[in-house]
Amino acid sequence: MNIGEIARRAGVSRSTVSYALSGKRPVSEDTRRKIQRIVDELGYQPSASARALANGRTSTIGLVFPPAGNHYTGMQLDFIGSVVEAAAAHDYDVLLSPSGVDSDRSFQRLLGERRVDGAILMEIRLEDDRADHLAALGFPSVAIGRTAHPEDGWYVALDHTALAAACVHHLADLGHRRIAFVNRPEQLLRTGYESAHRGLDGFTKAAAERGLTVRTYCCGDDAAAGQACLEQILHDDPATTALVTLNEAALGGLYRGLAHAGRHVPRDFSVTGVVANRWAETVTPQLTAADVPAAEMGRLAVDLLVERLDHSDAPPRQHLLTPPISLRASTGPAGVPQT
Amino acid sequence: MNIGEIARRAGVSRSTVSYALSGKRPVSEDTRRKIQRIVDELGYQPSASARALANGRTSTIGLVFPPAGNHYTGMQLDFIGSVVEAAAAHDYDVLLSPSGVDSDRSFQRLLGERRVDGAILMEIRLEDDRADHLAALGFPSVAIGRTAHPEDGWYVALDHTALAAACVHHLADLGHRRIAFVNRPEQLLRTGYESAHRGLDGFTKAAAERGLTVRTYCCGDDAAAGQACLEQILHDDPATTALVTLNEAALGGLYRGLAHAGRHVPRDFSVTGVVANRWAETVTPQLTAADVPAAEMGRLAVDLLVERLDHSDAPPRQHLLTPPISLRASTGPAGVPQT
DNA sequence: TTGAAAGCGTTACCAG
DNA sequence: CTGGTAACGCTTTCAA
Repeated sequence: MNIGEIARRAGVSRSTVSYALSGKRPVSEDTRRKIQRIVDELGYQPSASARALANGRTSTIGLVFPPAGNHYTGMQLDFIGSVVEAAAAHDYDVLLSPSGVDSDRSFQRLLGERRVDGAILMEIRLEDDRADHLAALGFPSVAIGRTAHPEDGWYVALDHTALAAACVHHLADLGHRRIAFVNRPEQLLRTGYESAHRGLDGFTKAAAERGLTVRTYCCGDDAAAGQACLEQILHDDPATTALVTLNEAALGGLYRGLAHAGRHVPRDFSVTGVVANRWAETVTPQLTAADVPAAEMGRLAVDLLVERLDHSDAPPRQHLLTPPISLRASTGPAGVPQT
Repeated sequence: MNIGEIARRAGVSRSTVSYALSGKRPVSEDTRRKIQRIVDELGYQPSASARALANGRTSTIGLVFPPAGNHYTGMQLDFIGSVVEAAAAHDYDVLLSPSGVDSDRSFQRLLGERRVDGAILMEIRLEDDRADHLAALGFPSVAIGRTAHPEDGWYVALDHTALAAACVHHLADLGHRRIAFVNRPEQLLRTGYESAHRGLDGFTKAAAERGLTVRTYCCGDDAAAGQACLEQILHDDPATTALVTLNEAALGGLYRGLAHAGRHVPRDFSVTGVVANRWAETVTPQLTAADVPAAEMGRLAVDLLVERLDHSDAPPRQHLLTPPISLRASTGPAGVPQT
C-alpha cells in the first residue's frame, strides 16, 4: 500500500496525493475529498522511512540515558514517562538509547545513522563527552542537568547547589548541629555526575556557613547500601541528629537503619533531601524534601527541543528550577544531642 | 556524507562499498581494506532511513506501554530498562509508544508508518485490542502478560494465578484465617487488566480451598490510597491478620496504615504479595513476596521477538514464569485474632 | 489546480 | 570479483 496506489485509484498523480495529505499546496476540494475517501478506505499511511529519506526529518527524538548498571531510580522513570508523553503531544516518537558515553554503539547509531532529529540527554556529568560531542556537531539537543560550562547549551536542570543548601538551612534552623550527607554512589561521583557534585558542594558550603559539624558519605543506589550507610554514620558520630540525602533508592534503607538503631524519626533524628515527591510520600514518616518535579522537567525538555528543532537558529534557552522544600513529617527540632 | 562519496574516493562502485560493508558478497581483500580505511577516516555510517527504505527493516522494535495516567510502577521501570539493554545487545533500538489502545495516534504511527520491525506489548489485558490487532495483521510481537486466549501468541508472563495462590497458602500455613486482598485500581480491573484479574482469581480460589474468610479491595497506585485502603480493611473487619497485595505502589501506604493502627508487622499482621524485589527490599520490614523478575522478563521478551523476526515462520513460543516466594521479614504466625 | 520527474541514500539483482 | 541500474516510497521543484 503506497502513495502510487492511492494516486492510481483516485485517478490523480502521486504529487497531488502528497499535497492533498500534507496541505502544502492548495488542492481542489473535490479531488481532496476523493483522495481522502480512498485513503480512509484503505487505511493508507505514508511510510516513515520513505518520508524521512525524502525530507530529512525522522519525527523522532532520542532519549539518552545510561545503562542500568547503576540501577534506575524512580526519578528517571518519571522523566522517561513525561518525555514520551510530551513528545507524543508534539507527534514525535521517542527512541531510547542506553548510552553512558560517546563511544557507545547505541549512541553512534543514534547520531551517525541519523535516526533522530534531536536528543535529550539524561544523567549529565560536569564534563560530559556526549554533550560536548553533540555541541561540536551542532546537533540539536537538550540536557536534563547542567555541565560545568552550561552557558551556551540548552538545558533544564535543578539547582542542586541551592537545593542541598536549603536542606541544610532547614535543619540548622531546627537546631541541628551535627548532620550527615548521603550522596549517590562513589562511582558516580568519580565520573563527575552533576547532581552529586553540585549537591555535595551546596551542602558543604551551607554547612560551613552555619558552622555545622558534618560528614559526607557515598551510598549505593539500593536499600541495603542505605542501611549500611546509616550504620556507618552513627558509628562515626553517634551524636549526629540529621541527614540530607540525594539518594532516593537508599531512602528506605536509611529509614530501616534508623529504626534498627532505635532512633525515631523525627523525634530523635531528622531526614531530608532531594527526592521525587511520589517517593517522598512512600516512606513513613513522609519525607520533608525538595520535590524533584521530574514530570515537569521532562515536559520542559521536550518543549525546548521541539522549539530548537523548529527554529534551528534560536538562541539557547535554559530552565533552572529550584523547587521549594515540601514540609512533611521527617524533620523536627533537634533534641539534646547524645554523646 | 553518503555511500556515493565513499565509492568515488575509493574508486569503486557504490554496490561494492555496500557489499564490502555488509559482507553479503565476497570482496577482494585489497579493495575491502581500501574502502574500510576511507570509511574510518570519514566516519561514514549509512543512513538508517535509506537503509530501512531499501531493505524493509528498521532495526527498531517498539515498546508499547500505557500512558502514565495510572502512574508508572517500579516494575515497569525495570522492564523498560532491561528491554532496552537486551535490544541493544541485538543491535536493535527501542521506540517507546505510550499507547493504551489500538486507536492511539502513537500506536497507529508505530504500525501504519512501519517505524518498527516488531513490538513488545506491556500491561496486557485479558481482551486486548492491541494484541488482537497485531495478531490479525500478523505483525511480529511479543506480549509481556497473557491474554484470555494466549495459546497461539508469543508471550512471557507471570502465572499470577499461581503466585497469588502461593501467597494465600503461605499465610494459611502460618495460621491466618481472615485475610484481605489489595488489588490494583478498580479502573484497571474494569478494563480487564490481566494480572489484576488472574491474581484476584488465584487468591479467591486458594482462599476458598483453605476455607479462609476474605475480603478483596481495589486500591489506587500510590501511598495515600494504600493507607486509606488499609484503614478500610481494618474498619471492615478488625480481625483481619494478613493481606496479599499486587500493588507495589501502594505498599508504602499499607505499611503506614498498619503503623498508624498500631499493628506491628509481622507480629500482629502479615503482609505479602507479588512485587519486584528491589521494592520488596525497600520497605521495613522487608516484604516476603513472590519476586517479579522484571529484568529477566524484559530480556526474554526481546529474545523471543528477535527470534520471531529472524524466522518469520517460527511457531509461537511462550515463557510462563512462577517465581518462588522469597521469605523476608513481613510474615509470621497468626496471633490470637482480635475481635 | 495539476502532472512529470528528479532526487533522498541504500540495497540487491543482473551482467560481465 | 566488480559495475551498472532498478527498485524502495515519499517530497518537492519545475512546467503547464
